[in-house]
Amino acid sequence: MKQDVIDILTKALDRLKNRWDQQSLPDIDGEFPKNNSMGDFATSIAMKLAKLLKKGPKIIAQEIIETVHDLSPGFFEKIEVAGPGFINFTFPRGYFHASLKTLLEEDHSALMTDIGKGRKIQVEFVSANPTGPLHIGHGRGAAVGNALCNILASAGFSVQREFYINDAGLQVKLLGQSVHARYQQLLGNDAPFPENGYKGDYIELIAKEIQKQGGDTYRNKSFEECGEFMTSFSYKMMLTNLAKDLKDFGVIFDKWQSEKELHTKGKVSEALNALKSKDLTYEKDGALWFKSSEFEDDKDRVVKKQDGEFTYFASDICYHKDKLDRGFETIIDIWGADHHGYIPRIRSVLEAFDLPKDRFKVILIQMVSLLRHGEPVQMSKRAGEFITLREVIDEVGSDITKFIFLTRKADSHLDFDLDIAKEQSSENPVFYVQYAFARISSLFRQAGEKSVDGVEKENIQNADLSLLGEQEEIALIKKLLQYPAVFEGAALYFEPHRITYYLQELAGSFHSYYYKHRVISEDTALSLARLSRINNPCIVRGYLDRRCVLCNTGNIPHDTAHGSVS
RNA sequence: GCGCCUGUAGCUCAGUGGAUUAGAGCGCCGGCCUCCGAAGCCGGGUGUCGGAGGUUCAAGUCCUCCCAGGCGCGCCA
Repeated sequence: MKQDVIDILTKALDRLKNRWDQQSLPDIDGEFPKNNSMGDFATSIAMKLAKLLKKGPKIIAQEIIETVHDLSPGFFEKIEVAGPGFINFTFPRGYFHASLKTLLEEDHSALMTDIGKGRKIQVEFVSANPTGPLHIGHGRGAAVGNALCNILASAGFSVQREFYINDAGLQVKLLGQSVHARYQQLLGNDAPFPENGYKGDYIELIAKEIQKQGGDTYRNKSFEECGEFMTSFSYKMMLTNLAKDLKDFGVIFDKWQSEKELHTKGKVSEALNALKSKDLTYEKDGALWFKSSEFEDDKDRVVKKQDGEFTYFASDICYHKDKLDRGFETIIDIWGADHHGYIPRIRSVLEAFDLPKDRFKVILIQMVSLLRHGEPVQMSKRAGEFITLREVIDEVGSDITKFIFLTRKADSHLDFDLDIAKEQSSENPVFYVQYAFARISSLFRQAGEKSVDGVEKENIQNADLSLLGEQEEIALIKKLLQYPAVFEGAALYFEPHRITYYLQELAGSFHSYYYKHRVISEDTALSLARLSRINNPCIVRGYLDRRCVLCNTGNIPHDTAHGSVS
């Protein structure tokens, strides 16, 4: 619908461009007015042009309207100039019927523009340290990242979903030390537990797994002697569980990139050398610095410490350079909002390696407040007292959890009430949408049972759509036709929540219609038409997209086939 | 001290990249089941869009300052 208007307007403006003696014109904007008196689609292009052409917007609007009439006579029922210079377009009924037919035959993709055009885009998300179970914040990141990837893939991008494994730093070493201590304690040795070590029950489970697989092989061995094994075994087992939790959540990654591997393959020093050859590093105080302040950062950053060790930032320089080397044209990082201070640094790295500014985007995931009975659930950091993603999935289900995560913009706070999520009450937006689907399924079931003549698929497809003329029917069709534009917006601005909002609106249009008009009646032709309308891919698609936005297929990590904690 | 995010109806939040009369859910009040699922529908809103300036023909949206809340600011990871 939006695209049809824009196509016609583009042609009209092309013609007018010469008359106006202009090289280029501003982009055509537009919206679906809420008020029916403002037509089905409105643009403010005439007002944008007013300044450029130094003419009144209403006069320009009139010129545009005349040209549109010339080029596509009869396409619109009505085109009006309104307010300060809006152009309001109204379609004839037949347009909706014809578009609906296209939708029925070809699915909504036929009406969408291919904005990705196969370009490679990488989305890195979750990337939780493999030192503990996923918490609810990770879950939100997973839901947003996953949904975004599905949207981008549908929009024509070649998408890669990636999980970055922080397996090289002190955190995993600390995990190894914690497990080592527990292991020794299981064998009755008096092993001191590391300060700030990980204290969750899962540490003991890992230790027991080591004991089960290796007996007391490491009895009396100090961490210096067997630390590498302890650490590696531990984080790999953690990773296996992360992957399993994510998979059960419906989130599967294409690639699991190990930080450690970047080091062992020498890619980190390689990346720093690349910066050096661009004269973007220098030595000071015995350390090596990256001139990040020449880009977005407010000061330079150390990449190699006095003691000769690389900083974590050095890994990230390497990692992001690697993303570019792998041919991604656009890079999206999804981080917890508490990492926002890190953005200028990474932005600097990518600019240093010549990625245009608008090709890098960080999506920040705000905190999730977990509620029960409207009261905050205490999230103590002490082991065993925080609620894991696994627990939430088990309690309320993964689809509902994901939907709720997607009902807000990523960077705004989210209250997640466990009771509302699972009580299936009207407070729960998930069920509003699902209820529409339940009613639709029921309609088809009953149409079959009551043997509505010709309820078979082919007859539904051939139904006479022109019988659909009720106000609510047209409203529902209009809503369906808005889908491509909504989807495009979600893809263009990386905002999956637009889809869940749309689905709620779509369900609303359906409920409203359903209440007022019977779908299955004595009038077979009308019944068929009505059934076919709601058989529309977009409506069923509404439900499917709830899933599509939520699920995907991909690869499980190859190097994590170890024991399982749960 | 510096930086980022947030501030819209009683509550939780949208707001299509500046535009026609600022929207939805929940809660509250009142209606709607002899027929397709009442998990629903219909009606009921006097909101300093945190405040003050500014840019613009036009600002919830852009700029500056201020206020409040959250989070960051290491040769930690």
